[in-house]
Amino acid sequence: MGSARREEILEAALEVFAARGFRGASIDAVAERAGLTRQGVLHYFPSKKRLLLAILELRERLSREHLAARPADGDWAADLAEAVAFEQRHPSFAQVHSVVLAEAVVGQEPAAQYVRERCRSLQDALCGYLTERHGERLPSGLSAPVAAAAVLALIEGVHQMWLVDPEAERYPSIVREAMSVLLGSGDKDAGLSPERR
Amino acid sequence: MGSARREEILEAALEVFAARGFRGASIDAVAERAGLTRQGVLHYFPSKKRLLLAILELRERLSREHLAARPADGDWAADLAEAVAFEQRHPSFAQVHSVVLAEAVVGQEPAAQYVRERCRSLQDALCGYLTERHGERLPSGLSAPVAAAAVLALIEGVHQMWLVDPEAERYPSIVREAMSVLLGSGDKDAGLSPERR
DNA sequence: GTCTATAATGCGATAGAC
DNA sequence: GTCTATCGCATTATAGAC
Repeated sequence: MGSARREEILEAALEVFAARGFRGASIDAVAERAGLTRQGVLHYFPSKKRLLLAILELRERLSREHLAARPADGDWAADLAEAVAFEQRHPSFAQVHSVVLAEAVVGQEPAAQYVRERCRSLQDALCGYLTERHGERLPSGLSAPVAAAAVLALIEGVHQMWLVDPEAERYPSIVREAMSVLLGSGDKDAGLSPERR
Repeated sequence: MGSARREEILEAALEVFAARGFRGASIDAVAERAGLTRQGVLHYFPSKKRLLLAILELRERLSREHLAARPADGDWAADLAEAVAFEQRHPSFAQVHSVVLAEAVVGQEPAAQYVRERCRSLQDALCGYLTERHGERLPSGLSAPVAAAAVLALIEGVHQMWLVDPEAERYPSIVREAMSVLLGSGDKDAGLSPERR
């Protein structure tokens, strides 16, 4: 199950899928990078789809672990900004996310359901958090559902913008500042952090 | 050049590329939809890449024409919201945009340069407009470059969110409201419209 | 202009030896 | 567990007839 070989293959696959997308990536390319043959890869992951799903799980696990390791100072806006910065320090994650999301748009890809559910649950979690904290309407004047959608859209958009045209230092602060405005003044004392990307 | 056949092929290709992405789409599928064979398509467009570029040009042309047809009431925020709504009424455009953008992320696709330049020029145009109108700092407290990037990211993110999880009526108003907050209070009297998507 | 025919490649997956 | 060999399929693109 957790053999070292498996991990090596997963890491190689992360790079390849990030660099070429799901359709563009070939098992051969993954195998070559991992130092074995296509059939060796297929021994661990019975199909290309299963390989992709394993990558998505890995990405989510590592991302969660990273955020869990931060001090829980409750600065929720800063946490989200850090999540964005984290992905920028690990471009493969960001690229896999972006490419998979786009292929989910197309609808018939293996990860379509995964992406859809994730989008829903993130909005729900954030909306619930905002409602609990501020009631129906935030200091900025936006309603909680609108603000939740706007914040997540902002993050997603910044994400892609960065991938297309990287200026590393710029984007995390854009997220932080814009989010602060979207939620409203004096949000820096926000409470517990909700589930996140 | 502007033969009717060519237009038919372009329209068919728009649908197919939108539905399956660049890599996922085959010339055969385009040909079938247009009512001829693969070779017939290749007669008009010498390669798959050229076909994609032609689609991007078509999309941009139609989008511009639509916006130009609106009354220039100067409500710039409403214009941008309308641009989003327009794409939602023409899902193929939105999907082609999304898919091509993702494949541009991968970097080696034919449209990579196109997307990169577009991202830059849109930010510059919007930033310039905001600066001219409000100076370095907007009523919301954001600087012009940050606000420009945030607004465009928001639009891009909403775009994709909608593609993944459509609730048609919701998103245009999210764009309008969030943008209004990002720019600052009383932005409804904005001046001329800059170039847009 | 549009077709048939074909070349040439690349891919995912399976079967079976070691 | 990893390999060789192979099947079967889909794809882009070209050559040339009509």
